[in-house]
Amino acid sequence: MVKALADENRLRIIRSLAAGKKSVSRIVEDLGISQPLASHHLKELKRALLVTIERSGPFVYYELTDRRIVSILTELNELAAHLLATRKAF
Amino acid sequence: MVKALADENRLRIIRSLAAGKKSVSRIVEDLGISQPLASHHLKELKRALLVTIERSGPFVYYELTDRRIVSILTELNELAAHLLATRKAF
DNA sequence: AAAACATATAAATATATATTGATACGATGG
DNA sequence: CCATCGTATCAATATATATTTATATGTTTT
Repeated sequence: MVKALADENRLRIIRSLAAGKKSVSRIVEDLGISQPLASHHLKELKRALLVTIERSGPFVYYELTDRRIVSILTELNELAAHLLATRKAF
Repeated sequence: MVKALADENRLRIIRSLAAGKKSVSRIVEDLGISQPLASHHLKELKRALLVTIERSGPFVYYELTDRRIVSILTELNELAAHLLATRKAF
Protein backbone atom coordinates (compact mmCIF):
# COMPACT_ATOMS: atom_id res chain seq x y z
CA MET A 1 0.00 0.00 0.00
CA VAL A 2 2.77 2.42 0.83
CA LYS A 3 4.39 1.50 -2.44
CA ALA A 4 1.21 2.44 -4.24
CA LEU A 5 1.50 5.88 -2.68
CA ALA A 6 5.17 6.26 -3.48
CA ASP A 7 4.77 7.81 -6.91
CA GLU A 8 4.30 11.43 -7.85
CA ASN A 9 1.66 10.73 -10.47
CA ARG A 10 -0.35 8.46 -8.22
CA LEU A 11 -0.34 11.05 -5.45
CA ARG A 12 -1.61 13.57 -7.97
CA ILE A 13 -4.34 11.18 -9.03
CA ILE A 14 -5.41 10.73 -5.43
CA ARG A 15 -5.42 14.45 -4.89
CA SER A 16 -7.53 14.83 -8.02
CA LEU A 17 -9.94 12.11 -6.90
CA ALA A 18 -10.27 13.78 -3.52
CA ALA A 19 -12.60 16.19 -5.30
CA GLY A 20 -14.79 13.29 -6.34
CA LYS A 21 -15.32 10.48 -8.81
CA LYS A 22 -13.68 11.03 -12.20
CA SER A 23 -13.34 9.33 -15.55
CA VAL A 24 -9.96 8.30 -16.91
CA SER A 25 -10.02 10.95 -19.61
CA ARG A 26 -10.82 13.58 -17.01
CA ILE A 27 -7.83 12.50 -14.96
CA VAL A 28 -5.68 12.50 -18.06
CA GLU A 29 -6.50 16.11 -18.81
CA ASP A 30 -6.30 17.13 -15.15
CA LEU A 31 -2.78 15.78 -14.80
CA GLY A 32 -1.54 16.22 -18.34
CA ILE A 33 -0.19 12.70 -18.63
CA SER A 34 -0.76 10.11 -21.35
CA GLN A 35 -3.82 7.92 -21.24
CA PRO A 36 -1.92 4.62 -20.99
CA LEU A 37 0.15 6.03 -18.17
CA ALA A 38 -2.98 7.09 -16.31
CA SER A 39 -4.48 3.67 -16.89
CA HIS A 40 -1.37 2.03 -15.55
CA HIS A 41 -1.31 4.07 -12.37
CA LEU A 42 -5.03 3.67 -11.81
CA LYS A 43 -4.51 -0.05 -12.05
CA GLU A 44 -1.86 0.13 -9.35
CA LEU A 45 -4.12 2.19 -7.11
CA LYS A 46 -6.88 -0.31 -7.66
CA ARG A 47 -4.53 -3.18 -6.84
CA ALA A 48 -3.79 -1.44 -3.54
CA LEU A 49 -7.55 -1.17 -2.99
CA LEU A 50 -7.26 2.62 -2.81
CA VAL A 51 -9.71 3.24 -5.63
CA THR A 52 -12.81 1.56 -6.94
CA ILE A 53 -14.22 1.38 -10.44
CA GLU A 54 -17.61 2.16 -11.79
CA ARG A 55 -18.45 1.71 -15.45
CA SER A 56 -20.99 3.92 -17.14
CA GLY A 57 -21.33 3.52 -20.86
CA PRO A 58 -17.95 3.92 -22.46
CA PHE A 59 -16.63 5.70 -19.40
CA VAL A 60 -14.88 4.23 -16.42
CA TYR A 61 -15.09 6.25 -13.27
CA TYR A 62 -12.55 5.94 -10.53
CA GLU A 63 -13.30 6.89 -6.98
CA LEU A 64 -11.39 6.84 -3.71
CA THR A 65 -12.35 3.76 -1.73
CA ASP A 66 -11.92 5.50 1.58
CA ARG A 67 -11.41 9.18 2.21
CA ARG A 68 -9.22 8.47 5.21
CA ILE A 69 -6.36 8.13 2.76
CA VAL A 70 -6.66 11.85 2.09
CA SER A 71 -6.32 12.82 5.73
CA ILE A 72 -3.44 10.45 6.24
CA LEU A 73 -1.64 11.99 3.29
CA THR A 74 -2.36 15.40 4.74
CA GLU A 75 -0.78 14.35 8.02
CA LEU A 76 2.24 13.02 6.18
CA ASN A 77 2.51 16.27 4.32
CA GLU A 78 2.36 18.29 7.51
CA LEU A 79 4.98 16.10 9.11
CA ALA A 80 7.23 16.50 6.08
CA ALA A 81 6.81 20.26 6.18
CA HIS A 82 7.61 20.29 9.86
CA LEU A 83 10.71 18.14 9.44
CA LEU A 84 11.91 20.35 6.61
CA ALA A 85 11.32 23.49 8.61
CA THR A 86 13.10 22.27 11.72
CA ARG A 87 15.96 20.26 10.29
CA LYS A 88 19.42 21.23 11.45
CA ALA A 89 21.31 20.84 8.17
CA PHE A 90 20.87 19.75 4.57
CA MET B 1 9.25 11.00 2.04
CA VAL B 2 6.65 8.48 0.98
CA LYS B 3 9.31 6.80 -1.11
CA ALA B 4 11.47 6.49 1.99
CA LEU B 5 8.61 4.60 3.61
CA ALA B 6 7.98 2.37 0.62
CA ASP B 7 10.36 -0.39 1.51
CA GLU B 8 9.82 -3.39 3.73
CA ASN B 9 13.20 -3.16 5.43
CA ARG B 10 12.86 0.54 6.12
CA LEU B 11 9.44 0.03 7.66
CA ARG B 12 10.95 -2.65 9.86
CA ILE B 13 13.73 -0.29 10.88
CA ILE B 14 11.20 2.36 11.83
CA ARG B 15 9.20 -0.15 13.80
CA SER B 16 12.38 -1.19 15.55
CA LEU B 17 13.34 2.40 16.28
CA ALA B 18 9.89 3.05 17.68
CA ALA B 19 11.16 1.27 20.78
CA GLY B 20 13.97 3.78 21.08
CA LYS B 21 17.40 4.82 19.89
CA LYS B 22 19.51 1.98 18.51
CA SER B 23 22.96 1.37 17.09
CA VAL B 24 23.45 0.07 13.58
CA SER B 25 24.66 -3.31 14.78
CA ARG B 26 21.61 -3.62 17.01
CA ILE B 27 19.35 -2.94 14.07
CA VAL B 28 21.31 -5.43 12.00
CA GLU B 29 20.70 -8.20 14.49
CA ASP B 30 17.11 -7.15 15.14
CA LEU B 31 16.23 -7.39 11.47
CA GLY B 32 18.65 -10.07 10.37
CA ILE B 33 19.92 -8.12 7.38
CA SER B 34 23.48 -7.38 6.32
CA GLN B 35 25.31 -4.42 7.80
CA PRO B 36 25.82 -2.60 4.48
CA LEU B 37 22.16 -3.02 3.70
CA ALA B 38 21.16 -1.57 7.04
CA SER B 39 23.56 1.30 6.52
CA HIS B 40 22.09 1.97 3.12
CA HIS B 41 18.51 2.07 4.37
CA LEU B 42 19.43 4.18 7.37
CA LYS B 43 21.00 6.64 4.99
CA GLU B 44 17.77 6.81 3.02
CA LEU B 45 15.74 7.37 6.18
CA LYS B 46 18.13 10.09 7.19
CA ARG B 47 17.86 11.69 3.78
CA ALA B 48 14.10 11.80 4.30
CA LEU B 49 14.73 13.42 7.68
CA LEU B 50 12.92 10.56 9.39
CA VAL B 51 15.85 9.63 11.61
CA THR B 52 18.69 11.48 13.29
CA ILE B 53 22.18 10.36 14.12
CA GLU B 54 24.13 10.45 17.33
CA ARG B 55 27.69 9.20 17.57
CA SER B 56 29.03 7.72 20.74
CA GLY B 57 32.48 6.21 20.56
CA PRO B 58 32.57 3.68 17.77
CA PHE B 59 28.79 3.41 17.78
CA VAL B 60 26.30 5.36 15.72
CA TYR B 61 22.85 5.58 17.19
CA TYR B 62 19.83 6.21 15.05
CA GLU B 63 16.65 7.65 16.44
CA LEU B 64 13.28 8.62 15.04
CA THR B 65 13.17 12.35 14.41
CA ASP B 66 9.48 12.59 15.17
CA ARG B 67 7.27 9.95 16.68
CA ARG B 68 4.30 11.13 14.65
CA ILE B 69 5.61 8.93 11.88
CA VAL B 70 4.73 5.94 14.00
CA SER B 71 1.13 6.96 14.48
CA ILE B 72 0.75 7.82 10.83
CA LEU B 73 2.04 4.39 9.89
CA THR B 74 -0.38 2.88 12.37
CA GLU B 75 -3.24 4.71 10.71
CA LEU B 76 -2.09 3.51 7.32
CA ASN B 77 -1.93 0.00 8.64
CA GLU B 78 -5.44 0.20 10.05
CA LEU B 79 -6.74 1.59 6.80
CA ALA B 80 -5.04 -1.21 4.87
CA ALA B 81 -6.54 -3.80 7.19
CA HIS B 82 -9.95 -2.26 6.79
CA LEU B 83 -9.71 -2.13 3.00
CA LEU B 84 -8.59 -5.74 2.91
CA ALA B 85 -11.39 -6.84 5.20
CA THR B 86 -14.12 -5.05 3.28
CA ARG B 87 -12.99 -5.46 -0.29
CA LYS B 88 -15.48 -6.99 -2.65
CA ALA B 89 -13.16 -9.18 -4.72
CA PHE B 90 -9.50 -10.06 -5.16
C1' DA C 1 -21.92 -3.24 -39.52
C1' DA C 2 -18.78 0.67 -39.74
C1' DA C 3 -16.87 4.69 -37.57
C1' DA C 4 -15.63 7.09 -33.52
C1' DC C 5 -14.52 7.28 -28.93
C1' DA C 6 -12.97 5.66 -24.11
C1' DT C 7 -10.11 2.61 -21.90
C1' DA C 8 -6.99 -1.29 -21.35
C1' DT C 9 -3.13 -4.10 -22.55
C1' DA C 10 1.38 -5.38 -24.63
C1' DA C 11 6.05 -4.83 -25.91
C1' DA C 12 10.03 -2.19 -25.68
C1' DT C 13 12.83 0.84 -23.28
C1' DA C 14 14.53 3.64 -19.67
C1' DT C 15 15.40 4.49 -15.04
C1' DA C 16 15.52 3.75 -10.27
C1' DT C 17 16.31 1.07 -6.39
C1' DA C 18 17.65 -3.03 -3.53
C1' DT C 19 21.10 -6.29 -2.49
C1' DT C 20 25.64 -8.32 -2.12
C1' DG C 21 30.63 -8.60 -1.53
C1' DA C 22 34.75 -6.25 -1.01
C1' DT C 23 36.99 -2.62 1.03
C1' DA C 24 37.76 1.82 3.35
C1' DC C 25 37.35 4.70 7.38
C1' DG C 26 37.29 5.86 12.17
C1' DA C 27 37.58 4.83 17.05
C1' DT C 28 39.24 1.91 20.76
C1' DG C 29 42.03 -1.42 23.41
C1' DG C 30 46.19 -3.95 23.91
C1' DC D 1 51.40 1.49 16.60
C1' DC D 2 48.93 -2.62 15.50
C1' DA D 3 44.75 -5.28 15.67
C1' DT D 4 39.99 -5.17 16.17
C1' DC D 5 35.43 -3.61 16.08
C1' DG D 6 31.60 -0.69 14.29
C1' DT D 7 30.12 1.75 10.43
C1' DA D 8 30.22 3.70 5.79
C1' DT D 9 31.13 3.56 0.97
C1' DC D 10 31.96 1.52 -3.60
C1' DA D 11 31.33 -1.42 -7.54
C1' DA D 12 28.75 -4.89 -9.49
C1' DT D 13 24.54 -7.05 -10.13
C1' DA D 14 19.73 -7.98 -9.85
C1' DT D 15 15.18 -6.54 -9.80
C1' DA D 16 11.41 -3.54 -9.94
C1' DT D 17 8.97 0.17 -11.76
C1' DA D 18 7.80 4.15 -14.86
C1' DT D 19 7.15 5.70 -19.42
C1' DT D 20 6.26 5.49 -24.36
C1' DT D 21 4.35 3.75 -28.61
C1' DA D 22 1.45 0.79 -30.80
C1' DT D 23 -2.50 -1.87 -30.69
C1' DA D 24 -6.46 -4.27 -28.79
C1' DT D 25 -11.02 -4.24 -26.50
C1' DG D 26 -15.43 -2.59 -25.63
C1' DT D 27 -19.22 0.84 -26.19
C1' DT D 28 -22.06 4.03 -28.60
C1' DT D 29 -23.89 6.23 -32.68
C1' DT D 30 -25.27 6.27 -37.21
